[in-house]
Amino acid sequence: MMSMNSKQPFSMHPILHEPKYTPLHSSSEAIRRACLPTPSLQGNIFAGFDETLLQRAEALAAVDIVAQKSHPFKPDATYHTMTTMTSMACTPTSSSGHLHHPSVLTSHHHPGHHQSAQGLDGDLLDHLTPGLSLGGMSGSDVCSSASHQAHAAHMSAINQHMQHHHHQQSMNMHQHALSHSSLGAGGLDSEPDPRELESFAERFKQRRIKLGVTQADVGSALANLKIPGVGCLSQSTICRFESLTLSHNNMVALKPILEAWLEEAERAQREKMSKPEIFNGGDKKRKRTSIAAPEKRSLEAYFAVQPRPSSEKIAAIAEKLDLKKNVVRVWFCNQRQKQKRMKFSATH
DNA sequence: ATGCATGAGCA
DNA sequence: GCTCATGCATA
Repeated sequence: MMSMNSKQPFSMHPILHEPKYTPLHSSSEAIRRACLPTPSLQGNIFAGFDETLLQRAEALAAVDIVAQKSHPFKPDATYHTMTTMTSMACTPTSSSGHLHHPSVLTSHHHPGHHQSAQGLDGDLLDHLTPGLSLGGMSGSDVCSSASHQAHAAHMSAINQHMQHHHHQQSMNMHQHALSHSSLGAGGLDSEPDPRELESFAERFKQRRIKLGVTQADVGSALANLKIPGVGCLSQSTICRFESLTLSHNNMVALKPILEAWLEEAERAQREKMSKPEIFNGGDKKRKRTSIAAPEKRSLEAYFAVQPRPSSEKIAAIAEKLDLKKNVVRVWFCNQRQKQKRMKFSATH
């Protein structure tokens, strides 16, 4: 078939769940999978009783299954939708390389503190059933990254710009009062007020819809703004912005950009002009690993005990769950990231 | 709307 | 190898 996943009118889902974020206390979907606290277990026992813990974690996970609803999971399906990549056309509107922009990259990172030295030899690796999980490649993942490198440049610019701002936000990043008063709320990011971000996100969404523009449209249209260091963004990001499921820093960084777009879009509409953000992506497909529910529960159980497993432990877990190590590693990374998402961690 | 993935920069 | 921003693919 013709691949037409390039850009589709993502309207709003009519009857799906609408994650209504409450002004100062969101607890809809972010919390639902924000991993269980289990404070007393964290970080010590794991050092010695690896296997025991792993098993216990799994046991916990297993018990958890009963209490849950049945999930139509698929058995470790890693579908590789490799298709003929006729054209590349990576990121929309990126006719050239106008996205790159060194900008202000004052690197200022955080200390990557590691956990206790977990000595996981190979006990729990005795015998497991090697599934498939890979079709012909091994070692690294099978994803094609043809297009990623293209946009990697511009995103890193923004990325680093934000990273140097706050370093090491350990779950409770900011603590500033809401008593703002003087802020350059115009083109400069200077006031990381979560309250303001929240209202803006909502306003943005509303006005965007009013303009009859989809999230995807916004994303691709951003490049037309010709803002230095700013290319286009994906529907995902726009969506996450609107739903506040981005890190605080990310929200702060994106706000002025989207604000600029909004003004421009509304201005354009006034003069009955339509932005020709036409583009077309080719058909480069990336496979998306699908971790089955049982495995996912195990992972969550592990995560509750040790959010930052060592490489060896990751390998062990991967073996046990019959997943690729990289998949497991990424899963943990993503899990940690989720914990830090605005809706959940930001102390509104 | 969200799950899994990439990649830059840093430690 | 981690964090972080961000994207493709998919439910």
